[in-house]
Amino acid sequence: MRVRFAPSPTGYLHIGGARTFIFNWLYARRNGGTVVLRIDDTDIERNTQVSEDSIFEGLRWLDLGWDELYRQSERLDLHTKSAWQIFEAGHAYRDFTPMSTDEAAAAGHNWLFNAGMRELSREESDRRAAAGEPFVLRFRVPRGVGREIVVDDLVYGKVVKAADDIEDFALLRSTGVPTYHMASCADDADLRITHILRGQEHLANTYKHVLIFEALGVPVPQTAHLPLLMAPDGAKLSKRKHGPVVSVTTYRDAGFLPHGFVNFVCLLGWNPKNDREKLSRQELVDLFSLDGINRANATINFTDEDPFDPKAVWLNAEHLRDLSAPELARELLPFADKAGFAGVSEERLTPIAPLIRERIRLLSEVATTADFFFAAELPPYDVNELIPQKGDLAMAKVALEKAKEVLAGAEFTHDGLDAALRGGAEQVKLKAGQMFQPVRVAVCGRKVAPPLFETLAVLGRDVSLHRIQKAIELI
RNA sequence: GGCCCUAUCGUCUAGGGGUCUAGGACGGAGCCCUCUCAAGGCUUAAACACGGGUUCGAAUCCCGUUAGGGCCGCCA
Repeated sequence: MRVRFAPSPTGYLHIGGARTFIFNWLYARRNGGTVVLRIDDTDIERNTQVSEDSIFEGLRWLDLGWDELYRQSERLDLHTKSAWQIFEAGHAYRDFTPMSTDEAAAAGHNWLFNAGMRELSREESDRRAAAGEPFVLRFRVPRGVGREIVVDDLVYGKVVKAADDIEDFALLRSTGVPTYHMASCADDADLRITHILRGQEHLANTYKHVLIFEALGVPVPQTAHLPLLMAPDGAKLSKRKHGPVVSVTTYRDAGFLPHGFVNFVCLLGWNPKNDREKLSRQELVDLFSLDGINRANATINFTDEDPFDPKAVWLNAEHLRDLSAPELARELLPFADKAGFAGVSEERLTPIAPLIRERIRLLSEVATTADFFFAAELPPYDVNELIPQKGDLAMAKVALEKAKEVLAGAEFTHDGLDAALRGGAEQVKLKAGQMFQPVRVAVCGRKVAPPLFETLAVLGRDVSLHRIQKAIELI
């Protein structure tokens, strides 16, 4: 089995493309097949190196890999040769109709009104071509013979289209450059692609491809068309309409784990039939089957305020929690760096990772959850934050003075800190919580923070005492 | 406009004639746990687009309507 993913470098890799690639990869891995990555760069007008780079960037981030790589622009000879082979076999003809500048005319089925071109004798066709008259090579779709083209799609089942409803599509442009249909089919045949998994927008093109494969005398690959990804506004997800929210690099930069993203995207239009949603890569491979692919389009649930589907974020958080402290620290490092934390390193992040692991959903949230671990001095906070439940500033002061005292001699471990602070609270007749809260705010600079004892242990005695002293001075 | 595809909670979905007073997940609401916040546990609101058939029986099969989507380029 050989599958292929064939992006055209006309923009960054977007979610839909990523999903197509992931499904291809999964299908191949599940069935011991080969993944071919083919850059469909035949549209010289629109291709850019920047686009190609960003597609590779997105693909590499997914961290799935591929087995073979091809670039269509390097295979033009094959495509051209195949087109002329079809011509020689009588399945294509030269159309000398000048290119229309009128778009409406172009959309109005020019070919129907140029039956004459279809019927041009080979002699006249050759003569006009030899005279240098520009032409486009068109496929001669069988007409008036009741031909029906049947596609047995692995997802949509048997679909049929009358050949009479298919226009005479182009194989070669007037520049001699092969079109997408020609290049794609010639390559699929040459690369011995056995299964084509692609977006449903190509379902209607498949009939043309069947015609090309037949004219080429090669076996028709099996197809599996995937339901499309839609935006909440009801339109097909697109770079142009929906902007960077559809780019996989947006997910990467926001702090998604590659696998968190992969897992989410897999659930769009496919289900493992076992009520489980959080799946490891291996589980995905083991469970993947075309039977689980849905036929209806799937809508990604994002808004202007929140560009990410809540389920994607949740799944990412789930996978985040499976990471060990060192693993999470490694993932966190670039985001901590970007947040401008002073003196960050994997080593310093490692003890912090378990403290924020259950409190972040995206890696980027390290910026707002772990900042106080790296601040030389806490940013200013409202002194009233120090006030404990059912207490006042005076109580806060009592608590902090006591904390300072017991912490000076405490063992900086979870149990040591626990005993010291609870004991201290008892001595000054405070509830444990009334002791904890002022200390928490004193060392973290805010009320919402990771568990106190672990936090103090990471911060260490010197920093903890220093911050508590600062808080006392504030009162 | 022509051809084609699709239609279950807000979103992703299970379901393939009786087990459906329609299941799960996210998100929402509530409760529990608890040193704050999370995480976790429990509970809860929320859907078969509509109309006709077929059948003893339809979310499930058929037809139509409606809605959405795709294709109809010398784009891919």
